[in-house]
Amino acid sequence: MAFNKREQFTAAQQQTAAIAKALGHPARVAIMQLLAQRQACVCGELVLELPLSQSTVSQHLKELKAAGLVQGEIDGARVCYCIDAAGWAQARQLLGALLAELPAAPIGSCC
Amino acid sequence: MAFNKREQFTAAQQQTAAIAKALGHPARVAIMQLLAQRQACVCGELVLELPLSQSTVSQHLKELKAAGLVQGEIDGARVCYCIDAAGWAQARQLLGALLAELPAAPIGSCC
DNA sequence: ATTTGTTATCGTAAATCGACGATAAACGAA
DNA sequence: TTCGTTTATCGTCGATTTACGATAACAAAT
Repeated sequence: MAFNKREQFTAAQQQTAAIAKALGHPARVAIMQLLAQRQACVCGELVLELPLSQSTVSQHLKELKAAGLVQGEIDGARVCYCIDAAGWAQARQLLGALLAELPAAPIGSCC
Repeated sequence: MAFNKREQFTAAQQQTAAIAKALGHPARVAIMQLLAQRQACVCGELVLELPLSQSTVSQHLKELKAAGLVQGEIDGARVCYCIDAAGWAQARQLLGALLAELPAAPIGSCC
């Protein structure tokens, strides 16, 4: 963006958007699901499960880590990733709050 | 992206990611909240509430509309936006499913 | 010490995003 | 018709994203 106007929004809005952005790619959704199902944990396993190259997967993991959703522990030569409990708890709270704010049923009849 | 590999993922993963991506900007989170609170509905009102230019707001609305989250009805010279009930219902379902898939508590002790 | 296997990072390229001003389009009112 | 208001679109710019191969970094094994 030319100028970053993000600071004009509330912290909650920025945090919610950051979480949503981190989940805004199918590969990252898939990674989170794989980690939750525990069908994969080590980076190399994730690479096998995903139709992406190793470097690309590594980048997606980096983004998820930056968003606080994922955590990596070095296990010898490999790295074992798992969902970051605290970060995901906050993500749940933020997304849950958004779902609560925007109910399923239409509210009125402005339109 | 150089090559689009999105079609390698499941439809649900792609849809979830698309919803998340649409919500992946503070302005769009704010717009959804404003529409839900019904403090704004007409495009011009949203512009007044947001620290962005009219054209930028219009683009964000376009993205939300493309994601099926928002709906615009022409009301004379102005356009009245509201949350798309069906689209948002699906978004709720997809995000809810993701939250259900990834529980709050850590599942095991891989890491 | 060398090799092998695993992961992160670098460099690169194309595509998309986010923002804006300017302009077009569409409507209501005068 | 003309004017003012409202919204969408166009064109543009720089920043970011997504992807990949190549390479570096590092641990374990030979």
